[in-house]
Amino acid sequence: MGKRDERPRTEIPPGTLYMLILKTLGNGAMHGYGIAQRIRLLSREVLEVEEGSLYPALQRMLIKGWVAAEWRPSENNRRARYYQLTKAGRKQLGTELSEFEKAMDAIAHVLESA
Amino acid sequence: MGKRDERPRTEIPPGTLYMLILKTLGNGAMHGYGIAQRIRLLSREVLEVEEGSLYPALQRMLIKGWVAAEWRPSENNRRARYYQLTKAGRKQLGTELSEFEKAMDAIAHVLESA
DNA sequence: CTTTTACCCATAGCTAGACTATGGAAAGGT
DNA sequence: ACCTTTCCATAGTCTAGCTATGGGTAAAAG
Repeated sequence: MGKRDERPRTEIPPGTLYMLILKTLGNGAMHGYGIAQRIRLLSREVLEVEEGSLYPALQRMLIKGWVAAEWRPSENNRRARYYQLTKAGRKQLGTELSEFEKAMDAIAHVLESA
Repeated sequence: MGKRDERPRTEIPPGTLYMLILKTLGNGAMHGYGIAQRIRLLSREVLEVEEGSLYPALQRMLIKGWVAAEWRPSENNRRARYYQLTKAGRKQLGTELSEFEKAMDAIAHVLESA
């Protein structure tokens, strides 16, 4: 019964998960688990994408038509569902990136106002 | 019956509103309306804090003890409720700022992975 | 060989928080 | 007389992240 994972985590900033997933899939098709790992790796263990956030997000993205899915075995011989960007997904990525940048710029201006 | 405000707006990124309010109040007590105006001004009209977001947020911040409120007339002779940071609020601001920076750093690493 | 660990998927239910819509009141201009 | 601006606040909706839970398969450890 133990406290495991006592390390202080940083959660995914709300509203950025789609962007992170889309960006990650920009390099080629991946399965869900791999997406989470890659985000964790690239963020140097700072961003932890919980499975309970990831899979529902992927479902929504399927419905929105941003990604397409296909079952096929992973490198390790396990069943895995590979997701890849659709054309709409690629466009959405662009939109999210520019809105994110714009918003961060604006926030920076507020925060810099000593 | 008119469309007004047809200008494309950028909404407040979820999770950043407390930080923006706390930061704004760091310069001294202000009333709600003034907070919204200041954020709008500093962000060069990019961030629009809706009243339906602002006042509920201020209520929550009162409950959390991050701000204290006091009624007194505004510069324009109107009744206004002035909010100011408490000690806890100042501490919270520090926490939010460092977590924000950490998260943005991490996101940047993911986005830079061409 | 049995147990554990890592891999891999997914849903249900909770909750925070930002939005729209709506309501009010009081000051000042035209 | 009206309208705009200033100022406050709540109700109700909805997105989307979380925890908790459940399952299945391959490989490594004991």
